[in-house]
Formats: sequence, structure tokens, C-alpha cells
Amino acid sequence: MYLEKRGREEMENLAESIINGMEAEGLRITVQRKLIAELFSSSRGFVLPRQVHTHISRHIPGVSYDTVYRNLRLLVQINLIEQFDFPDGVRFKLRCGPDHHHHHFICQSCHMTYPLDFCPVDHGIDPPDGFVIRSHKFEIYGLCGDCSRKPKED
Amino acid sequence: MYLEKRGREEMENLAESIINGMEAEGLRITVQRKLIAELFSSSRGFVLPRQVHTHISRHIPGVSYDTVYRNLRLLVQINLIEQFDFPDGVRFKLRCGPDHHHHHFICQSCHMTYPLDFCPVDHGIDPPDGFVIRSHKFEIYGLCGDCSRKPKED
DNA sequence: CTATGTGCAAAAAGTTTGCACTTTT
DNA sequence: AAAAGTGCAAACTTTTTGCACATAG
Repeated sequence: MYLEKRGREEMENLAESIINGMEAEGLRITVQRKLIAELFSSSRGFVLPRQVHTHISRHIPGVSYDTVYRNLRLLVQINLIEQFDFPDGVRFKLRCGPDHHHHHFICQSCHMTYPLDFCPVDHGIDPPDGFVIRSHKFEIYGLCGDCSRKPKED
Repeated sequence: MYLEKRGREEMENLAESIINGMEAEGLRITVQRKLIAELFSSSRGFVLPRQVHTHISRHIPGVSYDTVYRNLRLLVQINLIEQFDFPDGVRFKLRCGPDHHHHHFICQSCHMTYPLDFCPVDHGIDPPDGFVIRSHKFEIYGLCGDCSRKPKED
């Protein structure tokens, strides 16, 4: 059973560990960055840069887009969040822990993600002559339980 | 063993079948469209809109970008080419025949593709409660034989 | 001849950059 | 006080749109 939102405590821990990750890289903890950490820790799905901007705006009315983009780029670089291309634009989500390799089910309506433990690369893939594998992508798209019951939500 | 380029005859047949596909949809066959068909039939990999534009420009010096985009969009709609998001931008390639479902090895240097018959969705995937699967993505990225020997080519 | 496609120019959307000012440490 | 981050404004890239002209059927 999956929850729409993370519990308050879990979410605060997550936000804290994002902040710690930033500090570990020598980054300064600004209000803007705290708000970004808060957003990613409270949402289990993919968010658009626009949504990040909207979230920060609610607390700092005049945030600029370049701050949003600069920080998203930074967080991707230091590996705290990951970037995905969707038909409607680039989206970001909290990077999953390094505990074990996994892929995702992704809801095309609410952009929530669910772990998928099967990894096709473990199953006898046979690359063409001389091909050196560097990475792979495996995702399953569809509608999550909630959205398939009452579609057209975002 | 894979060839850099398709043979002349194979390539002409492909170009012709792209043209036929367009005609079947009631589209008119313009010089621009012939050139696009030619490009996709001669390249086995993914191309950027900019590369399409450059290709047509060699024959029609003043082609406009909107013609390129309009036609790419059109060809995607009528299912003759497919669109992929790469870190450096959207790319397009000829759609593989409907003969059988397959995925791809994709070279990150030259953007050439190689078929990969294994499909993870056939192997006991267990979606979360109520999740309705609509599509999936599976690609393996790396360097093809040629590029791994002499890297940094595009 | 008519419908469709193209080129042009301009607009829109998303993202990046340089620089002066502000905030964190 | 110094270093790093932010806001602003402007630039840039990619893609889309409206309209007059050109071309395929």
C-alpha cells in the first residue's frame, strides 16, 4: 500500500538529509534551498521546474527562476535528485537511496513513482559485437490506482 | 555484424516506403519531404532537428526550420518515425517495422541503434495495487564497437 | 484550379548568463 | 570580512504560430 504523502516525521528526516548532503558538499544553506529540500522530501513523484518555483514563491514571493534552475542543476550534479525527460518537459525527483538498484512504475497522471525491483540487465542481455554498456533505462508507465479510478488529475 | 550505412538498394526501398506511407495519409510529396525521407532511410541512428535542417539545406539552401519541425511532428503522428529525448535534445529515427516488439542498444557517441529482443515486460512484472500499465521504456546505452575503439566521434 | 505546404517573421516557452547586491559562514 | 548565493534583465535555444505566396495533385 502506498501513501499519497510521506508522514511528517519521515519527511522531516528526508529534508534534513538533503540539507546534510548539501552541507557535505560545502554548499550554503539558504532559505531557498531549505524550501527546495522540503519540497522534494514531501513529494514522492516528479516535479516540473515551474512547480518548484511555485512552491518557493509561496514563501518567498519574488524568487527568480534562475535560482530554481541553478539549484536544480546543482542538486543533480551532487546526485541528490534525478532528472527525467517527460513529454511535457524535464522533471525532477529525489534520488532513491543507494540501498539497492531498482527501476520505477511511473503514473502518467500524477507523476508519482513506485519501485520496481526487476532489473532486465541481470537477465542475459547479449550486446552487439564490441558494444560497451554504460547505463540503461527501464520504466513502466501507466496510471496508479488512485488515478485510474478518478482519471485526469495533476 | 552491423553496417555503418545501409546499402544503396535497401536505402532506396526504405525511402520509397516512407514516401508511400506519406502518400497513404494523403500528404503531398514535396522536395523537402523527399529529402527528409532520404535522410531517415540512410541513417540507422537518431538525428537532431538541426541535423535534419542541415541535410535539407544542402539541397534547398533556404529551408526554414518550421518546415523541418512541422514535418517531423507530422511523421511522428503518422507513426513513420519515433521521437526520443536525449540529454542534448530531442532526436528522431525511422520507426522499426511492426514485425516484432523490440528495444534498443543506443550508442551515446554516434547515436546508432541496435535491436535488443529481450523485453522485460514479459518476465513476471508485478505492478503496485491498481496500477494500469500503458507503456514501457527499456534502452541500454553505451558505446558501439566503432566508437569504443575510437571514442569522441559524432 | 484548389488544397496543401512552404517561407517569413515574430512570438512563445524554457533555460542560461553577467553583474551588482545580499546573505551565509 | 570573505565567499557564495540571489535577483534582475537580457540573451539564447528550441519550437510554434499566422499569414501571404508557391506548388502538388
